[in-house]
Amino acid sequence: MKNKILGLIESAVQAVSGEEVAVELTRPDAQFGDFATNVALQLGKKQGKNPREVAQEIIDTIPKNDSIASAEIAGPGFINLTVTDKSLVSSVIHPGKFTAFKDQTVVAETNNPNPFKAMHIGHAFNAILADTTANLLEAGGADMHRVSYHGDVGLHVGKSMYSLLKFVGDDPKKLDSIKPSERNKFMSQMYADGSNAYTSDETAKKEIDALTVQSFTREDPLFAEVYDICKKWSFEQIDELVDKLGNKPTQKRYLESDADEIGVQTVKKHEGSVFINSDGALVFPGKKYGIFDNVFVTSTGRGLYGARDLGLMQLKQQDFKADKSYIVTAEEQKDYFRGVIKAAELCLPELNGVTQNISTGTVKLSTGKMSSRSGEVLDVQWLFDQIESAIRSRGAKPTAENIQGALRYQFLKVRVGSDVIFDVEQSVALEGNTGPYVQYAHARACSILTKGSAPQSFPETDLTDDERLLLRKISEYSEVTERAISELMPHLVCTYLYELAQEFNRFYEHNRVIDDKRQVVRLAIVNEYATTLK
RNA sequence: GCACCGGUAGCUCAGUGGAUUAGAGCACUUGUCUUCGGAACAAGGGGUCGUAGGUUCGAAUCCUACCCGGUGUACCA
Repeated sequence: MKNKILGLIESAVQAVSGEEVAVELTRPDAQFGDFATNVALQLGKKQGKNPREVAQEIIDTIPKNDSIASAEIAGPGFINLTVTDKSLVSSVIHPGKFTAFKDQTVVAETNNPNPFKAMHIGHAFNAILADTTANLLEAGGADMHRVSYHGDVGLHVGKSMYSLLKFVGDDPKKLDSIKPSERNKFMSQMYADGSNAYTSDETAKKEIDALTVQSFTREDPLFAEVYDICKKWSFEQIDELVDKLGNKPTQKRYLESDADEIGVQTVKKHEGSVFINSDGALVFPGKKYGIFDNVFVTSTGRGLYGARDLGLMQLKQQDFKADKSYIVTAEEQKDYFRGVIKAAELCLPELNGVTQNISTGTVKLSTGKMSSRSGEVLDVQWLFDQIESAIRSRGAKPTAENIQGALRYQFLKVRVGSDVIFDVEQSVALEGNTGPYVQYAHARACSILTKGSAPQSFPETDLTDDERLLLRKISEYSEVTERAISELMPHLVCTYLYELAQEFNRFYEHNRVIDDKRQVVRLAIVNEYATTLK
């Protein structure tokens, strides 16, 4: 509908002014109409005319049609437009398709918790945002590929393995005493202990450094056995928890150990051209590009995460030949990724413009920042427990749908990049701007629809004010979603759905559907509402 | 030091050039309802949009400076 109205206004503007002016239609308060434009103000300024007179000329020039019911001048020269009921209804039952990513192959990492550590709330936030971004891309027509990437080598593995080897002594069977449900917590504790030892104990530090090297080579049989068991545990946990978050499955799992070699080779190949040698280390001189210098390969020849991310980009490109590749990370890594992406584009010109880094804010507790090093993390299991008990305390039964609805909405309703302040009490509250409120508003509508079935086609009729308000809100779906897709901003959808649910609840409160003389029309409206919300 | 992100109601956040009252939710106050699932609806109090200048017919929104908070700044991830 918006495009149709836009077309009408644009042709009128061109006829009046003889020039191409970009017309913008906004959604004013319902009392002012369905659309508004300030084009007469812009034109008036440009041509030195009175904006209100320009507005009147534009209105007079709009061709007769069955879409616009009225056009009025307001304030200094705004034009408020009200569409006909017929046009409104038609726009609701024939929403447009989204094409922002049509014919594009897109790959996204939709989860990336590391094995040998606990999966915490930050990982959950990241995974949910990445998965939802992938949903938007898919809705925009992309050929979507979801993958994951995990750090199975490096210092954090050395730290965990230090504690794990102490725990098992020389008998890996001791690990059997840890129950599956305790493993996430256990691994978290092992990592925290190793991490503390690393900073407080010189001898431990040396051992951990040696174990870090082992994470790449795995030549000691005992190390390899414990490593394999715990890595398997970790991925079982990760897969289970990611599924529980409501993420769609990934089709390929990448590991840092896979990406390391190809990355290191690429760096070495471009020594002198892209990377510089500094005391034996291979450094990307990011400062030249306004970022910061960063070591990709150590003076001992070991690949660091920069080299591995470079290798990963190549692996993904071999597998998918994607037009775009999305990586969602915490904002701390924003500048780091600017550097890696720049380095990748210099080494591999075919990657130009492919890799996109979306940075998230931080999940914070009202009590302070979480730190995985000191062990003060809220692991994901704890979070599920909190939400489940909150749902039970309402006398309801926790289900995958209501748990995911509550959790995902909480993380997605803020603008991408904003921090999420995780207040335990508020996060599990089920009123107000929350997932459960929206789900409830859907359930109510569905309940009505079981009591009377919606007509095949929308009846021709004039609408009451309340009916019109609800339909007007439903009609915003296309333009809101289109924007959410092109800007990859899920919160726009959340905000809209909340407003839509509010509008429905207002309607519900004041208008009967079943056994009302307007039952047929109202069932049609409720049906469109439920479909849109879902 | 430099770079990036942020500062909007008591709290958590939308709004990033447009108006006639700057919006929600939570919390607080007061109502509605013997309900098509009350996890509802309605009304009210509460804001010099960090500060000071500037641009503009028009600024929370753009520019400049400053203040406050967060993050990053080479062999950790």
